[in-house]
This record gives sequence, C-alpha cells and structure tokens, in this order.
Amino acid sequence: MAILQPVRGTHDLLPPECRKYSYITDTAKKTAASYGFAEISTPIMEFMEVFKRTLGDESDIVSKEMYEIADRGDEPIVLRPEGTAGVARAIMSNGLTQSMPLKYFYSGPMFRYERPQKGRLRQLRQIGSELFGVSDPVGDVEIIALAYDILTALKLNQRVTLEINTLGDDESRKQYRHQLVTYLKDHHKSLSLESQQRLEKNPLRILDTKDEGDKKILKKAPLLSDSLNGFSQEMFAKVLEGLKILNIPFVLNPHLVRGLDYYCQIAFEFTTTELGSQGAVIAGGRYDGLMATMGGPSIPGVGWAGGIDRLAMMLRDELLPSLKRPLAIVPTDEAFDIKGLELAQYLRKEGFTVEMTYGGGLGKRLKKANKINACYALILGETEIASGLVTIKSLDQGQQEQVPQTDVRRILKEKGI
RNA sequence: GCGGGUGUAGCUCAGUUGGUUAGAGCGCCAGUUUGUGGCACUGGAGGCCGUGGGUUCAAUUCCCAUCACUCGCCCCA
Repeated sequence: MAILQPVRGTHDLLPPECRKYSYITDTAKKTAASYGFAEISTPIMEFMEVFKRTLGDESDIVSKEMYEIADRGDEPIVLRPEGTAGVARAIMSNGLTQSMPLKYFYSGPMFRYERPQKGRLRQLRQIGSELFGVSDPVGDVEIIALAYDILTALKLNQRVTLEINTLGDDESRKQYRHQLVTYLKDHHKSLSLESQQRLEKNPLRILDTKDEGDKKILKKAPLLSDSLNGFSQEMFAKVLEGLKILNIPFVLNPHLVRGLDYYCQIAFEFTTTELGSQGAVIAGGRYDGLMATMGGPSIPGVGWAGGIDRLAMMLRDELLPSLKRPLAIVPTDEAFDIKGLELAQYLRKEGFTVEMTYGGGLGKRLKKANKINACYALILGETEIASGLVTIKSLDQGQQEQVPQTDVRRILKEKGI
C-alpha cells in the first residue's frame, strides 16, 4: 500500500491548489518583469560542492538536509536545497560575469531532508529574485520593493511584517564576532547547551535563540550595531531611508540573523503569525562574497527567496481571480454529438471557453452543464438541427431562445460572454 | 534528529466501558422527469476502523512496532 502514498514531505497539487500556485508564480513573474528581472531556470541537480562552499559546512542545510543522489560519477550530486547558489553558478558557467548588472527571477522546487510539518515540506517550491553586480544600497531597496510589490499584488502585504537587520560587512562582523564571543565566554556555563555548541561554530546565530536564559544574557551583550564601521552604518541607513521614501513599512529586528554563510550587510524577512512556527514567507539579504567563494570574480549581489507553499496557505480562494465560466454544448442525443463538437470547435476558435457534455439525454447533460458552472447551455436537438438553429439557455435564469447557428457568435458576444 | 497529539466512508466527524448487521451530515449515483439543470422528495453504492504484529474464546476498541499527518524544538521559504 505504501506505493499509493506520496513520499514523505511531498504533496500532489490538485487543480484548485495548482491554480493557486500558478497564480502566485505568474503574479511574481509579472511583477519581477516590470522591474526588468528576466526569468532563469537552472537544473534541479547540482554538484554538492556548489552548496557546500557557499552555504557553509556548518549550516543545517548542508550538514543534515541535503538529498544526495546516487550517481555513477565520482562527484557527489545533490537535489538543490535552495536557488541562489545555482543561479550564481549558472552565471559563471555561462560567462555572464562581464555584463553587470544581472537581474533574474526563478521559480521551482527545492529539496530539504527535514521533518515535515505545516508550511515545511521536503519538496518545497520557491520563487526568488537575484540582483548581481550592484553594491549600491539602491539595489537592496529595489529588491525589497519587488518582494513587497509581489505581496501587495497578492493582497498579502497587510498580513506580513518586514523585519530587517544589518549583519555589517566582513570587517564589522569579524570585530563583532570577537566581542560577542569574549562576552559570552564569561557566561559560558549559564548558556543553553545549544548555544554553547554554537559559540564555537556560529556564534552570531545565538542572537536569535529562543531560550529564555540565553535571552537574559544577551540583553547585556555587545550590540552588532555598535561594531558597525562607517561604511556599514551608512549602507544600512540608506536602505532604511529608501524604504521610508517608498512607503514600505518595516520593523528593525537586531536579532535577525541568517543561517547561511553567504549573507552580509542587509538581512530581511517578511514574516507572518498565521503559519504556526513557520514565520518567514519571503526572506533574503545581501551576499557580496558569494561569487568569490565559488571561485569566481568578486561580484556583489542581493536577493530573496519566497516559499510558494507558505504563500499559498495564506491565499484564500476569494483572493484569486474568478474562473471563466464555460459554455456547455448540450446535444440532446449521442446522434448529435458530432454536430456539437463542430459547434464547440467553431466557438473555441472565436475565443470562447467551451466544454462538451458527454453521454446521456438532455436532462442528464444539463445537470452536467450545471455542475461545471457553465453560464449558458447550447442545446442541439432534432428540431434545431433540422432548421439550422441552436437553443441558447441561460443556466442562471432558465430562459432560453432559439437562434440561427450563424448568429450564435454575435448573440453570445452581445450577452457579454 | 528530539518530544507531544491524531489516524473510522471521497470530505467533516460521531461511536464501540473488547462481543454478532460500524453511523450521521455533505458529496457521489439513480429515480420522481425518455427535449430541460439548479430546489425538493425517494432509493442506492461506498469502510480489512492507517499498516504489521501481540494479548484474548473474541480486537475497530487493549499493548507494541511502523507509516502518515499534526503541534512544539532545531532550522528554514
């Protein structure tokens, strides 16, 4: 029976759900295009090294969530856990590093081996945007504005909060890390086990601990904002100013830290409280060191990824554009099916949405027409065919009229179909 | 990876203090209506009570395991 179950953490998207996903993706793609972001599609498989180098060996994603594929070659291959590293790789593989800036939009499945729950899947779907080759904070503002516009187009902007923080540049961060570690080492014994381990591997992540004891200790810890050098301060200030001018609401969250190594400077998350413990629906930041880490030229970048699954959970059906109601072709008997098909094909060519009804007599077919939410039934029976007519019946009002087949197109147009 | 909860019809859920034919609403199919749907009425189909094992004369019910979902932790979109 196991064969009838989808693999853990994967889901079938049935038509109503699929419609939501397409709507989200299409809306995002259109909005991105209006900013000049072109769609790109990279493979679902990459060499493991692509992610190991960029995300960091110590990141959870690399250390325990990668899907490694059995391949016949020597190089380990994985299902991609995220999108940015693959896009960066593609830029270098295709020699696109000469013509900056590059603005890309992507969408597709990602894979992470983790325990599924609400809003957290093993096959997740993401949309994402990346802006390469711009170190100016205008780029940060624009990329955030794009995310905000997409949420607005989806009518979700009122239900999310933009949280933002700066991680500083390498120099600032290094200095701060040193200060933080020095401070925390004095309180080493009082820290949670989790945080004690992080002290060695990734001390900055201690900042967004949920342990109450840790939080107390952190209250007196040195602040990253105090370690920011002039450059980093100015950068952050400019981004915030830009957001204000564009009327994009945000809240500062000094504890916002990203888990992936490649982030620096601005980090942001659009969060919601509607999805249980999964707060982020769109998140990203700046990754100036990414390209160089992969062995390429030092090209700055900033971008974000959004969880389609999570956005879809927030999208109630009434937020979707309504479906176009079809016309139903209703022959009164199977003998007239071919005539019906002819009429269907003609009307489809004229731009109408037309569905055939299959099998049964008039009553049964009208029932079916009703079930598919058709607005009109086009009835073809013996009398109609004998005189070149067709009966147009409104399924809302119940009225019907017989009209010449040659006038059907015009009459339907007049009804506003 | 760790801890808690749940699993009965297509869906939402009752129920069985272990006992013979396991129920409701919605949905589905058919009829009332062989050229008129929606509404109404009548009838019908559909369940190895998640799966495997154990205890028992007897298990959907109790026990164990497993799988899936779910909530929290970790982490992330």
